[in-house]
Amino acid sequence: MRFAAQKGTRDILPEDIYKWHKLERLYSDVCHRYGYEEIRIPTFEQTDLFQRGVGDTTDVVQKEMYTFDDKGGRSITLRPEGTAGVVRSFIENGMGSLPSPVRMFYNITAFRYENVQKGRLREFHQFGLEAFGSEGPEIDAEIISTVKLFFDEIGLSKTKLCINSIGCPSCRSKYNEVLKDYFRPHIDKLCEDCRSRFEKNPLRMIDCKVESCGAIAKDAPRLIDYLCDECDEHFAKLKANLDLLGISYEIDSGIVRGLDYYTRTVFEFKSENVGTQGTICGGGRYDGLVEEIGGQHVPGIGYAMGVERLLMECEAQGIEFGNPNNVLVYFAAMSDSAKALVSKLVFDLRKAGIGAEQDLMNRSFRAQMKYAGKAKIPYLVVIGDDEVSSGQIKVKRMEDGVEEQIGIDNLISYMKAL
RNA sequence: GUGGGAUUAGUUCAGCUGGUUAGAGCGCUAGUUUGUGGCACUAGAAAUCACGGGUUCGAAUCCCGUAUCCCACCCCA
Repeated sequence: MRFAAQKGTRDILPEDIYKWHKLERLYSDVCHRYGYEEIRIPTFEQTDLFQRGVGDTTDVVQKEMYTFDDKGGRSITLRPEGTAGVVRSFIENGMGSLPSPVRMFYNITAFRYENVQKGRLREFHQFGLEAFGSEGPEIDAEIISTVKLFFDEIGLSKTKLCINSIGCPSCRSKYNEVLKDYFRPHIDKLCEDCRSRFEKNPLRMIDCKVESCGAIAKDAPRLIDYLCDECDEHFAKLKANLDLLGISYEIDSGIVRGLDYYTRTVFEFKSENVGTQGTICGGGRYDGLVEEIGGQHVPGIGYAMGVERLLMECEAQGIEFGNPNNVLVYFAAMSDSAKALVSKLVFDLRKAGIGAEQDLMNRSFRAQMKYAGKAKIPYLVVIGDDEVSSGQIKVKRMEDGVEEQIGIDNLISYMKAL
């Protein structure tokens, strides 16, 4: 094998594509019902956008970006996520003057230079959406409900919604001091990463996976207990709205999110079937992001879900996608004159919107039959010299062998009615 | 960046402690006397045994390196 797909990339093969089509259709349908319209953004942006948007201190920016200089010497990065690009587009296209909230969904590939494992690729797909201009918390609950509805319509159950609030910059800076006070006596027992987090991003010490750090972090004060009055009320209303919609959730004060732009509401939909990558969908509110990227102060909220992970979850739960058979009828030809008629009939049917196939391999009659059977084409028509001269053909339903005789002139209307 | 396991036809795998032309199932192609399929039977195509070195009279088999895949740490979708 000379060439192989690059590490962390994969082909989506014809035999699987119907699953993707179904999910894509369903997701855009759900979004449309909520008043979201699709946006398509470029695959790459200038590197600064992600440094500013996603955050300089995040792993995604520090070690996982596909960054290169183009021939004009510009630093370019393949998008590692969708939000930054959508926000850039929102600002660049003056969408702030549109009636609020401005709502957009997307279906993108994203790129992260990571070590590959179950549920984690270097090129992967995300469905997601962003809403600008509303402070919430009603819209927070609403976008969570889009995920819930989408999952329900796929037939997915057993996914767990976890929510948390990480507050606004003011309650967070207060909390950071509280956290530092808590960790300070233990600082020499912390791992190297945590010691640098202590200054740069204390919040991240909480979900450190190093055992010794985790033991210390376990009893750390929780941000959720230090929210300012406004943030506290916002979170309470979010919960009330979720209750109202009948969406069950768990409060998980450990959800911190690894992207810097989040404020207040953060949430994840988790599963146990995606390896240790349990998060199928993650998102939250980012009230400071538009400003950070150079726009006016516009609150925003959004999420992204990993389509590969979603598909894994579907498979684990035994969801049936129902592979549609696009070809309805196969024509087997027994002679050269029959072949000519078959070619014409097949084209006529295709023009009429009906899937039809004929032999393209110069197969014997018997082999043509075999092919039709293996291809599981639901109907069969045999054309020989008799049919050519009489203009009468038999349409056979392969499932039970029942045949019906019709005139060639009625073929299209007959097939359409099946 | 760090560990563990793996890599043999399109695919799933077998190949014992190194020994003559590397096997099987499924799939594919054709045929089983050209008017009815999936089954069955027969035949065929298809593998520089991941790549590069080394040990040996001899390597798919042992050793080293590289790549890739799977799993995990980290982090995330």
